Amino acid sequence: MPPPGTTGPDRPMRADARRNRTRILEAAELVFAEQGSSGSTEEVARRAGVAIGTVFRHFPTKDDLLAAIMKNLLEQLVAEAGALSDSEPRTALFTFFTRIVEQAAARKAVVDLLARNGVEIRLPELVTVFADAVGDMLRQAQTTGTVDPDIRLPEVMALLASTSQGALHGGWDRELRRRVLDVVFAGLAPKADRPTDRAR
Amino acid sequence: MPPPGTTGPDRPMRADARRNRTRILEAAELVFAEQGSSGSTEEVARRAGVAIGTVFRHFPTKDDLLAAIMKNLLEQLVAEAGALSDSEPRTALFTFFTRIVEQAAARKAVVDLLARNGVEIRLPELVTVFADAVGDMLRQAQTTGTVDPDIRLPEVMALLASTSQGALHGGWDRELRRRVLDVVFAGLAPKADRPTDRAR
Amino acid sequence: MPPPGTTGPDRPMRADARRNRTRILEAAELVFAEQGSSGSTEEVARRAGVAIGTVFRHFPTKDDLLAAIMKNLLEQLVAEAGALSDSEPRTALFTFFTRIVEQAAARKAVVDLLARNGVEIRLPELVTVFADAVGDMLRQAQTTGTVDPDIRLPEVMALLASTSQGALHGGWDRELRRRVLDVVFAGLAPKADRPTDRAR
Amino acid sequence: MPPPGTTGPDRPMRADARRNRTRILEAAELVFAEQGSSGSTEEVARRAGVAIGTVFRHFPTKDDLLAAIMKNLLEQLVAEAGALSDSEPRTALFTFFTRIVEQAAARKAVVDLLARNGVEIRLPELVTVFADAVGDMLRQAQTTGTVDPDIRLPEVMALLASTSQGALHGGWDRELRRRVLDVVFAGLAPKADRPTDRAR
DNA sequence: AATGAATGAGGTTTCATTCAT
DNA sequence: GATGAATGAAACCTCATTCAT
Repeated sequence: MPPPGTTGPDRPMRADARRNRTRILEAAELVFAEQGSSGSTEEVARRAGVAIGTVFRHFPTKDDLLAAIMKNLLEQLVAEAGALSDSEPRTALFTFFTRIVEQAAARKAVVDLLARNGVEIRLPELVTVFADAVGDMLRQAQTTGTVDPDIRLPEVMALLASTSQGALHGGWDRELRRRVLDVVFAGLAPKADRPTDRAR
Repeated sequence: MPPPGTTGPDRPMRADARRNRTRILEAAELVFAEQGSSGSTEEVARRAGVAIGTVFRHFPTKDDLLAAIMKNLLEQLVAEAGALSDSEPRTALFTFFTRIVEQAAARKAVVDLLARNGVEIRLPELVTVFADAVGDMLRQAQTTGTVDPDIRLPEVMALLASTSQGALHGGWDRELRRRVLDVVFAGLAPKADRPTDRAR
Repeated sequence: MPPPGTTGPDRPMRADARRNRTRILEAAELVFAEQGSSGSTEEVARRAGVAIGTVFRHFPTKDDLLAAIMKNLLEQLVAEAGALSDSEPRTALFTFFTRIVEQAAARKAVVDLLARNGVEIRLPELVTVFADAVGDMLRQAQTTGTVDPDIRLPEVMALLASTSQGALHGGWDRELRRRVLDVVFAGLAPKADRPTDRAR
Repeated sequence: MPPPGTTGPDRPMRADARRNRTRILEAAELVFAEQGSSGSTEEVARRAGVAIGTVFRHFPTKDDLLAAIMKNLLEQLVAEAGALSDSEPRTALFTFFTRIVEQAAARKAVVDLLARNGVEIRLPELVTVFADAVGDMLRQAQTTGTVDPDIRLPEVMALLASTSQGALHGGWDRELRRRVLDVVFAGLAPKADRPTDRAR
């Protein structure tokens, strides 16, 4: 967000440029969804209807392109997380979790990147924002007694990433997704819910 | 005519050939561990200290090489599974699960393949054998009341693959691994009578 | 939006691209002439003074390159055939035949391909056009009594291909070419009235 | 042919060695017949049932192998030529010519080599012997008035090679072969056979 | 002599990236 | 800013030939 009143030297981006940027991102999401992160930059350009040079003007590196896609995805997810927290606070976390895993199959290579080191250490802010959103839902769920208070964010994030990946590459069907998530959610549930004494 | 009892009909593979095969596999495991399954065959050859042609004599295709590594790994795992079932039947499944996830970090791209479609339709027998071994442990764990009887093999396999992948690409440290697995194991525990006997 | 009347919808190919395409074709003709159709694409690139990638941008496959060369040749030949039919209708066939055989020595691997199956099922239209042109000349020659009416196009084409190949790979000198063609032309002459008019 | 009584130092070749040599040649003839002269040496070894090293012990170079095959063929042809001259002197040349062209289809890459420069300048003696045999038949045919006296050996050899090549690569069927050879033989026939006056 | 493993140059092809137009 | 041709470093793979066994 540029400081207001400073729009001078770095132009706000021409209309066509912005339009191209968008089309490239859309095309890239498609291509990488289909072919994994090894899809070619040329293919992205072709589908976006621009020349290869234009892709590189907007994203100097293939990794930049991948990072941008991920940024997009994360932003959407954060938005969804916010909406959920407002409407169904108790199970917001579980609903969100489920939704991500279900969508994984449709966003192939993006989730792929999420878990990898492909997009090196960049956009950490974004990831933080996302983690914060999930953290909020976690806290809420613990407050309302839906999740055990001992659970911490890192393992939730880790499980989220793992199961997304799994659903993605493993091609889990509806039922398997359900059964896997049942296990995970049961594991997150308060220990109090369970009979009682946890020997040792 | 060779002296009887000296050389069988299907020659057992020359000493240097066997040595090279081993070195190539070791090198490949390293290379793919570091660079993912996109590491180059040339690099493998270089590290193995052989010429590129030698790699291709042993593994006519890059995929053959990847498949061989995976075969190796699965064989080891099956062996470990067998040993575990004998020595500590109650918690064999959990111990095994834990071990795999822990080792994942050290065997990068192999686990990578396990979850992917990289090595296409090959070594399905091996995978079956592996799944069977896990299935045995699951049944055992359910018999002894360590795992809920409603749990079925597919979700166990799915969770195994997911968490291995996660540990691998996410770079989980010792503690995170512990916490994630605690959640999973809690989720697998019997619902009615969970507290009773969770080994240790 | 380009000024109207300046750049048509399907751009006419950039100057450097056209230049390179030409140079590649020329280089390829040379290389394949010298080394047969097994000459390497790299060598073609080197002689054309372009990078290897440029060759593949213009001709995605080695076969495409070979096909392009052949297309070039056939087009020239068809043009020549047309011109000949107009100017010296009686002996157009013989003159054309002679010319092809003579040039064969200079266009090595192209003629090579003509007779082979190398360039698989491509440019069949071109070949048809060529055969048609020869067919026209044959009919003309038969009408004017230069060639026996029993002769049919297939054997003419076959003899054309054979002798071109022969001249090419056998390295026939001027005189040998003359003597071989004399035999062939004598064989094509009318049986009843052969002596009448054998041009020259 | 070693001078008699000199068999000492260079051993006469062990029985198995001779057997292998033969099998390699047979295999090579098959392989090169099917795949052209680009068939691989390994394939030859495989079909001969020997190891690759054995092939190279007998023929230090791929070209040596090709040359040996050609030598074989030429020897056969010379023998056939001799037999023919004895039995049907008038048309020995035409019969021989026809036979070669017909067999071409079955001896692919060998004829291929015959016309090419592949097997560099080697086995020239053999070729000479072969040419001599054809020369004998030509002279005979001219003596008996079957071939025009102006015809010389070079063009006969050239036509022989060309049409063999043509039949080989062009895949001529029985009829086309017949029609082409009819033209050639007509072209070789005595000019006297034809009406008479060669006006102009 | 035979074996077959090893070599390594070379072949075709892909693709991220640069740069003239 | 956009275009798309050019670049050139790999990548995977083949195969004639050498050499230890």
